[in-house]
Amino acid sequence: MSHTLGIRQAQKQKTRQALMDSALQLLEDQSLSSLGLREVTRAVGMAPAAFYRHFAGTADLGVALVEQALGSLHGTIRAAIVTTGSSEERIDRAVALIGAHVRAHPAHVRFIARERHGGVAPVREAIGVQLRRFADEVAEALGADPESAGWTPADLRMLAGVYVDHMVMTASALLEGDAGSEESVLATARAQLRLVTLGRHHWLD
Amino acid sequence: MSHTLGIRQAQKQKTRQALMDSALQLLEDQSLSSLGLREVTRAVGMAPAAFYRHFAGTADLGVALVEQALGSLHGTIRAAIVTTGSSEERIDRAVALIGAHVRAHPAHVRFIARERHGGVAPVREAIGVQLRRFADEVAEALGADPESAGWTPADLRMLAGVYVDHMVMTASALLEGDAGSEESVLATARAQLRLVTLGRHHWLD
DNA sequence: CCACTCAGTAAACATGTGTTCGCCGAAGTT
DNA sequence: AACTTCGGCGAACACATGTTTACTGAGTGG
Repeated sequence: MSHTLGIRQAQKQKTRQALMDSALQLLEDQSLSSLGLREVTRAVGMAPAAFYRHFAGTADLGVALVEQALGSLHGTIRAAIVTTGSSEERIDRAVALIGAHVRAHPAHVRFIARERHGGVAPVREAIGVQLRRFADEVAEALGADPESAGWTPADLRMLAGVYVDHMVMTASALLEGDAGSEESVLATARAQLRLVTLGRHHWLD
Repeated sequence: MSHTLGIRQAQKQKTRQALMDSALQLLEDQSLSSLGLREVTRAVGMAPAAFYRHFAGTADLGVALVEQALGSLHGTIRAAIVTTGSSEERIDRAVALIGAHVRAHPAHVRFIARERHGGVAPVREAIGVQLRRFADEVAEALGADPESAGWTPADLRMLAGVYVDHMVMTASALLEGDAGSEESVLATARAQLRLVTLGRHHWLD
């Protein structure tokens, strides 16, 4: 694998990343549909025309940001759903993981929450694809759990949807509140997961 | 009450409403943070400067739209949570009501979903206030249900949050899918509510 | 009937925008 | 060493933007 790619491609990737970083920062207080291409290049310190060497337009940039924000999360999520420990322990682990991720990458999380239903169709679609992939992976992991014996695939997928939606909701709730309210948001998230776990236990009654 | 307000104030309210209607239509495929004031006046057919006779800026317009989209919904929601009939019947009623509302006012629903985490702070805040009010009202209604005996207020509020979040999620999921997928979205929504209901029954174990 | 209020107008302001063009010079290739 | 590739530049294009200004004329109330 890893060809030590030439100093040319390296530089290109570097400025591409700089564009994405600056864009993400600018997107902290506006939506993608109002993000100007010149605004981004100005923040990076380069000429507007150079933007086109990397992206076809701001929508394209947005799709790349989705990939960066969500693409690397699949492994993390699979790891979070491991079925070891009591329900309580698993809930604690999952919620702690969300909290840590939001604290580590707040701008990414904000971007996803904002553009999930935002005004730029290709970006919305890209986010939808990733979240559906998450749900599929969670559903698969849930299927492996002995607790899920007797569940139909459709019901597993339904449950997975609840988990993924809840994860996104919790993450964006963490962003809205001030720093002090973090623990109470997480406590609520844990209670909600406990509620779902109870429903899960009695689903086949 | 209702002073038959003069033909002057009547006209003013009429063009104000025209501005809001045109804006809502333009917002079907962009976010508020990119909505231009001129764009709106052009759609209505009036001079840009006249906009300021009604709103301080597009953010102000947005807040007014939130009021219009969500303000009239409190009664509907209270009516939807009435505690008559079996759980199954109540779930069917609630989900049908969401479906009907989305079909009747798709632009309003889209606007709320989009700006809930959008780039315009005052609008985000206005939506947050309304949704919190919804949750409070639902929590109060749940408290009146004999089934909620023994629940702490905090837990009731937590449950209400699940219901409100689920309502918003379902509504925006209905918008994303094509017309044919409506029934499957509603079926999933019903199953998820059934899951929550089960958890609710066993909460005090 | 007359003074006054005020929603809507037209024009001008200074800036901002996306996109195209030809050019440069360092990196890569033979 | 000669030749090609290509990321970035600066300038120019034709518009679009928010906001202010002085003005008009219909609605209002004494």
